[in-house]
Amino acid sequence: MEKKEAITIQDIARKAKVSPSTVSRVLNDTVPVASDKRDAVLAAVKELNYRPNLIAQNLVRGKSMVIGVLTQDTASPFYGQIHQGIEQGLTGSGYQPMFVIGNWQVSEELVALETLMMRQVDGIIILGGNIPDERIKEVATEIPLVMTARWVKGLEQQCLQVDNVKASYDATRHLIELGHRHIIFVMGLPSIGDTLERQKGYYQAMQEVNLDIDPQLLVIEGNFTQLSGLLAIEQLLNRKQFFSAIFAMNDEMAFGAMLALYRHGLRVPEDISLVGFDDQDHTAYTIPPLTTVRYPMFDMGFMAAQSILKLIQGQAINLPLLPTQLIVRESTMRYQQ
Amino acid sequence: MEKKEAITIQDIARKAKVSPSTVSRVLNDTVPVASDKRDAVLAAVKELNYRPNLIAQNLVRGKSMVIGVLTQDTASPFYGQIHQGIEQGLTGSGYQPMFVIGNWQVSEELVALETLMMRQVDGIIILGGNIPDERIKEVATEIPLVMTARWVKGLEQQCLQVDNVKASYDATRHLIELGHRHIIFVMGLPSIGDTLERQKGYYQAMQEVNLDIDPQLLVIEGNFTQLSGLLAIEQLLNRKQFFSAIFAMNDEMAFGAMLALYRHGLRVPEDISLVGFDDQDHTAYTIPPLTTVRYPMFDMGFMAAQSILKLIQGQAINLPLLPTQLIVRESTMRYQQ
DNA sequence: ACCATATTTGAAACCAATGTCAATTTTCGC
DNA sequence: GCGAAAATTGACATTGGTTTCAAATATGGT
Repeated sequence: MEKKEAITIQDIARKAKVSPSTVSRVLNDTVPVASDKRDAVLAAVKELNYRPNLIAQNLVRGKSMVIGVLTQDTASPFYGQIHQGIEQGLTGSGYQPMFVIGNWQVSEELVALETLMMRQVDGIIILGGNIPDERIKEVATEIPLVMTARWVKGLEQQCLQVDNVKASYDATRHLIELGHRHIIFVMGLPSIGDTLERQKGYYQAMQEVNLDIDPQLLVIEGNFTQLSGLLAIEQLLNRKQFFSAIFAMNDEMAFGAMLALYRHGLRVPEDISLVGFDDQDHTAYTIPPLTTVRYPMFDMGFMAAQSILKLIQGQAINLPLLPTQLIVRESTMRYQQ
Repeated sequence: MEKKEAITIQDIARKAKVSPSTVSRVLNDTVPVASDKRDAVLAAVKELNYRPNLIAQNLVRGKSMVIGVLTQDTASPFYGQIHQGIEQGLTGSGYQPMFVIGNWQVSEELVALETLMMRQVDGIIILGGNIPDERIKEVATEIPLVMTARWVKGLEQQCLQVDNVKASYDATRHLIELGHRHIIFVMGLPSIGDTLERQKGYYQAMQEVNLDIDPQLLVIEGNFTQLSGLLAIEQLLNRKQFFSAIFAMNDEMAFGAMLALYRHGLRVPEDISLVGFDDQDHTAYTIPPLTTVRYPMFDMGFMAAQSILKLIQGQAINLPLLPTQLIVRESTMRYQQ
């Protein structure tokens, strides 16, 4: 609270009767220093409780030791897991993440990104968002950059991806194998990258078996929130659409769907089978526990972090397609009748 | 990726044929500058795509424009909401939050805190954690600091709090008014600040009516995870303990409890009433929707942010006791015989 | 016009560190 | 014990900005 004068390397030098250069040398252990002076410096450091000023260090070294993370939402468990992965992927490296938030608004994302650049971050990780591809490409020429949950043509090497089509195909296929034919797909906003790919996987699986049903009729749109899932199913039920299973594009919408079914006296899975997507923390504890697709959020963050570090060190990176996995729990069962 | 030479204020000065001082002046608008030179500077800035180096700026100004946030967990929705609040409370101020993670480990928390200090953050917000009070007090003498979800004697002015006792009393009281007398309290780790207070509120309410029942027998311990809630109830059920209601200290444990009850064929609320704590995003979408206590996570973050800004500006702060609210949904009902 | 005052401008110091370079000291071979 | 090579050390420039101070220029009153 008080404005105590910060102690600098000068103070240490004076106290230890050496030059600032020498202090720097013992602190960074760059060049051997006579042990008596070394001890004097260390003693002075301890006594004055000296703490190097990273800002000055960063200025002279030309690095900030910060990795900027342009994200969209800190409160969602989905992004939270990615953040966790990033954080862990960075521990021990000396780099700190700095999270800036875009809220899915291009304008906000642009200023957030600009903030990172001004702070001279040493690398940038972009998570989703709506910022124009062009801008990303520009930035990528200036600074190491990787992104996840997003795909930019021309920067394929720097996009960390999941095989959404296959993941979605697998989930749909699971329902088909249980005998379901009228499977509702609750999609998300088409502007978000993953949506179209997951829709594609759904169509693929459906078209393999449902030659006489038009799957287009079974697709309804939500905006990723629980409420939108609930509303979508309500609407379906009200117009007496027939279906025996639901595949929601994320867990939240599946939760909403679950509540809508409950409100209408429909049981999961006896009456309707339900599959989610993401495998959020909570899915194992819904009633009944939800069958879903495990999306490797933590791993994505972790790998993004490790990759950016490699890029900074000038190493080449080779981003794998991260695997998803269908987790069968208790919200799906064989179609009855 | 490439190491393009960054352009500095010198480059602008040269291009605009003025001195660096003048460039600084037009950029910061501190002193009027003749309009022709001004235009020349602005033109050069635009043409060279100049971006001020915040590190240099911070060094000379002696501020980092960063608020350090020592938190414990980025992935939990509970902390996520607080982070969101902090982020929003800081927007427009020019300050950025920097989150560092302690994982509830004192050693990690200490280094995380040290990192913040070395980075010369202008203020610190501490969220929970196990760092010794003494250390917090030391830091508080050096730098503006506020904390939430934590209480340090001697720094009461800087602790943003919720009336846990009352919140917990209210929740218990709600069950009592519904006729319940054997109410299980699922507590969290006693090392975490809130735990004891909430336990106190529970006892208070219980002792008002249950003069013949020893509420101590009804308290079981969890560690805040869903699994621990599940296990606790399993155990209870296995030893045939009688109860008609459960009050869990956080929503996660309530979710776990819910599943345990479901596994044993017990219905909520017909057989057992259940109350959670926090009002996480998800609680409105459990089956049935969960009665819980709304904990103002976002507001806490927001207010913490605003307060730290005030402290930095040398203003006094007066932290209110934030209100909680019982949200009655569908997991509680009148005790049936 | 002329001088006093006000405004604009640039040179130079400064922020807190690092690292180059040259001077000084130490080590070591003979 | 002496000279050359090696090791240690300090002075100083540097990083990219801001700000003080004084010089240069512009303004205004008479």
